[in-house]
Amino acid sequence: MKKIGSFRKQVYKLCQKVPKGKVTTYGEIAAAMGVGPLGGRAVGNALNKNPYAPVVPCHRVVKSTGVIGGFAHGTSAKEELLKAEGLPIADHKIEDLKKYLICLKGCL
DNA sequence: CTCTTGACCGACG
DNA sequence: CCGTCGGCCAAGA
Repeated sequence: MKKIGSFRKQVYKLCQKVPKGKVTTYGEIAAAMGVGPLGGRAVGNALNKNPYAPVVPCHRVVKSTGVIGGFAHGTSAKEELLKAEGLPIADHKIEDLKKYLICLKGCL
């Protein structure tokens, strides 16, 4: 018995759990919910429609490859935001992504 | 209920 | 290393 619809809510919640200076991947979020690491699409979809835009720091979420991926405001803006957080960005991707990745599992 | 879309992931060549 | 293909999941029309 699993109620869907709360899926998006979980994503927003997890995004807010991400501290400043750290990042997470769509796959991690999906896995943390138990959706599976391949369900990253649903996560991206949830953030894209992001009704909690200013409430949820979705800019701290990147692809598992370290690439920025996409952003409703523009990938460039996301880059700048992450840079401002103190993350090493290079050519639209994050360096040492693994180093800045946090464990969302257990936070939920 | 069925079809299409999307800020993804992993494997293969 | 880069390009392409298939697979997974949820939301909207």
